[in-house]
Amino acid sequence: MASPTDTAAPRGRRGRPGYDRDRVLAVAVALFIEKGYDATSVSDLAERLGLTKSALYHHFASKEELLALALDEALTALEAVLDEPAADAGERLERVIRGAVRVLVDKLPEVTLLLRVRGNGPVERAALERRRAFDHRVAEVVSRAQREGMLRADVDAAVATRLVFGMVNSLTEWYRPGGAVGPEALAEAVLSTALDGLRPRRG
Amino acid sequence: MASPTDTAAPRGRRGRPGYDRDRVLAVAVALFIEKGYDATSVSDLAERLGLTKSALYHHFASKEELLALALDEALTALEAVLDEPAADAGERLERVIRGAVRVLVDKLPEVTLLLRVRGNGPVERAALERRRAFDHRVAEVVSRAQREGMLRADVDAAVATRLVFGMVNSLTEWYRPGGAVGPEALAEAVLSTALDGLRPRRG
DNA sequence: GTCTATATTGAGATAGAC
DNA sequence: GTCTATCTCAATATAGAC
Repeated sequence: MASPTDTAAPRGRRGRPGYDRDRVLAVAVALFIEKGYDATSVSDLAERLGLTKSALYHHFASKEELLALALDEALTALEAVLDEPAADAGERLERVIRGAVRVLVDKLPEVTLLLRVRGNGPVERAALERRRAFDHRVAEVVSRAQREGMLRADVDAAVATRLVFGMVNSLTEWYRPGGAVGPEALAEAVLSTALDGLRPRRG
Repeated sequence: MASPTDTAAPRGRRGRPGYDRDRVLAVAVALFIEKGYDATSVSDLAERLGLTKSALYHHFASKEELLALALDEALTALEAVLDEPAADAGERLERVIRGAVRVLVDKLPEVTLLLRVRGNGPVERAALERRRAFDHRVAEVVSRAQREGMLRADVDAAVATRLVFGMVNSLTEWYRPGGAVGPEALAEAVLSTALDGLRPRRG
């Protein structure tokens, strides 16, 4: 998040010194999401930045490098969520769901990109592998919560995991910062829907 | 679904008469899903079919035509779900959710493709437009169910719609025919999770 | 840090023989 | 219905001047 990689150029100082890696990356990720990674050419990106392709290749070795940086940011943030401690599996599950929503909101472009990766090329395959490991750890949390009685036993834990995280991940399709629904309300709606459902309670 | 377009070639008769449009289309859609539409070249498709590119262009005018046919099939099936009659908004919502799951299972490849469309080119834009109309009609159903008291009033109807259909649509990411979970159990799990949630009931 | 070239590869698509 | 051969264009990436 904070530091880019190493050669961060001064930004905003006197006039317009050109782009640095961070700014280029941010615009690149936005474009990748708009058109899809494969459909976005380096020319498209250069055009949006008001640069030439060659100027871009001064900042990055390849189009894939841009993708790799974005995916790594998303994955690192998600993995951190699983490292937060919790008292029991129930609390842990709640924290994981809240955490995933928070990361999704904080790093919406990067997470969106991650969720669209299909496994073309080494960068995408490595990201898929990391994501699979993450999903597996999440499924473990759900499974434990179920054994502790926090979750209904009549729905398969693996299915429940996928349904809940299907819900969470689908937020990338419509959540936009500054929209009607804020991050906290979002997490509440997701948790509340996942745990209690949409039917009105009788009691 | 049944009839392709018009010039359906005899299939399976004596020896190997080559491909017809349906068979080519099915393989194309599978490949589009594997690699992504943009990342799939006509050469890739020809190779998988054991044909040359030219042979393919005998069956189809363009790569986009293959995409258009697949998307139309998915959209037509989904739209039909909304035309089924129901007694009240509550029953209607349940039927829409079950119907969407059924279509997703029946036409998994085509629906998967539809959900990945980003709006590049006229074919994708037209499909997105149709999908938006579908989503809008679904939101209407949810909204009515809420007004009838079938759904909690403390979760925004638009948000609830998106969460539930985010859950449904995410099935394309993991549901596979012949897997551990069948179509009926799937629809039940979705409905049950969406309406009652995952927390165990007290009563 | 950005530019004008340009190298090179692969894309979608077509012509016309068999 | 399939093939070989080819057209045309756009893609990623590089060289080297300013």
